[in-house]
Amino acid sequence: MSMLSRRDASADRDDDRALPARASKATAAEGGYRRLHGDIVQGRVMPNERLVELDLTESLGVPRAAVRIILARLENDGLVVREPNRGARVRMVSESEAFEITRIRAAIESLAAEGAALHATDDDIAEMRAMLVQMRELMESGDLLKYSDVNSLLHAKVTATSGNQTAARLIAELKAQLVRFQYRTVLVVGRAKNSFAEHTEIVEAIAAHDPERAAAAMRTHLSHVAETLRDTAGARSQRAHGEPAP
Amino acid sequence: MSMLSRRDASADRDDDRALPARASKATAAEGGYRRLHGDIVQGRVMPNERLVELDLTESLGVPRAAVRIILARLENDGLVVREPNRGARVRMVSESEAFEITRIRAAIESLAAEGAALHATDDDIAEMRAMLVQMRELMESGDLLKYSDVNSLLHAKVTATSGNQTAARLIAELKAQLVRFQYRTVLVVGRAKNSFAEHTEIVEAIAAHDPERAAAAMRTHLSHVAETLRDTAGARSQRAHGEPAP
DNA sequence: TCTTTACAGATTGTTAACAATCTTGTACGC
DNA sequence: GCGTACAAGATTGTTAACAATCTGTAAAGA
Repeated sequence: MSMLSRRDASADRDDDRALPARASKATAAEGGYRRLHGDIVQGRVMPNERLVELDLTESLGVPRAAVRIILARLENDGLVVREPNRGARVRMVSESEAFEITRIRAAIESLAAEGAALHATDDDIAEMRAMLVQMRELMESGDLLKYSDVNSLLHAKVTATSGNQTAARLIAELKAQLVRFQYRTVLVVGRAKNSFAEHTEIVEAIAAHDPERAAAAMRTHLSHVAETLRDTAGARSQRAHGEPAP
Repeated sequence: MSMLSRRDASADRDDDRALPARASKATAAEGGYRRLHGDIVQGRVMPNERLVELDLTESLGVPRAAVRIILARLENDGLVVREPNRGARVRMVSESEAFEITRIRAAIESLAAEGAALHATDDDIAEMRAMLVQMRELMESGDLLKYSDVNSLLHAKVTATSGNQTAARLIAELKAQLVRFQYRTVLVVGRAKNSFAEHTEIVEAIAAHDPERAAAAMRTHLSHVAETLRDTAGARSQRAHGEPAP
């Protein structure tokens, strides 16, 4: 029955922060949408895995009509592919597509950084700096997975501070498609230190209320991420084509 | 019964080019989605107008279950707002939001221009230049509405040429939200001439296969559009607050 | 007169059964 | 042995009826 979350398996921390869903139905369907969204985004269901309506009816605990709505929305989010009369499956995003998406994210997020520099309050800035402190500690203790989590939170904070809701929505939508690659870039040797320096620069530019500088810093940061992504993709496919890993 | 299109009123030119829908169901729901999408985007249903499921069942000629799916997708597209147990209405996008959206569009579309400069074939370039010729003629003959249409087509062509499908999807999604403002910027006196010059520069940069220059040209162009949008918005709301039009 | 409550109509949310389509496995003919 | 035709099962698409919720109106009470 696959690894879909059940009604009763609600011990999962619900990791809501990246949901593109706007204020919406308290109705059965909404909860199911969030759950399945989370299941896909967090990799509990695999790319290309089939999503059979009757199974979802059980695992999500919602009627089939609601399941169909949920699948339609997820298709719209780019997380699911549907073919007429042939059902839905989790969409597989390729490495090259991940690269493209990251570049778009860079463009939007640098706009958000610009907005954040204009609108950040002292509290916002303090919060961001606190995150930087956390990140430094996690980096030094070598816990790169948690580092990456706080990293995500910092980006989310910047986006939220910008006050640009459309940007926030789009960034969340794009990020959701990238989970399969989420940890790959930070885990590259030596990348963490650069990453930390880049984030520091972003926060300092925002703290200085310098929009141009903040945008540039964000652009630089994410273009490095994109490059790392592309390079590791290349390495991977080469290895897959016969060249043994060193 | 409002101005929704009927089954039998199919004489409408269907203006498909901007649809964010991916390859999808030939099923009843898909057709209905496209039609309602078009009705909203082309202003045949007004912002804040209620969308009653039973009415749509009739006007779109699809069963109610399909209507509900359609509304969910449109909510996801940001074209419709739904409240639990209270139904759906066409979303009203504010002037300030339109400004925000245009800036995001600028960011993504300049990325697309960059891609277009890299990937454009001679045929692509010829097609773009042909559009420029058309635009010049329409401008000189003063038909600014048709000018604006070709304008849209040129942008779409650039996006398509970039080969970045995610960018194309997002741009279409954003543009769909802006129809209420579509013609406002070109109609501003003197704006058309600048607009034409800017488009020429974009196309020439692409023809020269110079990605940086193309991106910069697109950025410049759309930031002018955004500014015009913001300025006319200000003028309007001032007028609305009591100052009579000259 | 103003506020509150109760009801009726309208509308959305849910459910279950039915129809259409696709997939898979098997038997048959070549 | 190989490919095609057919039938059974699985799955999606459609339909219609029922239940829950909301809106607006009008009567009852202060």
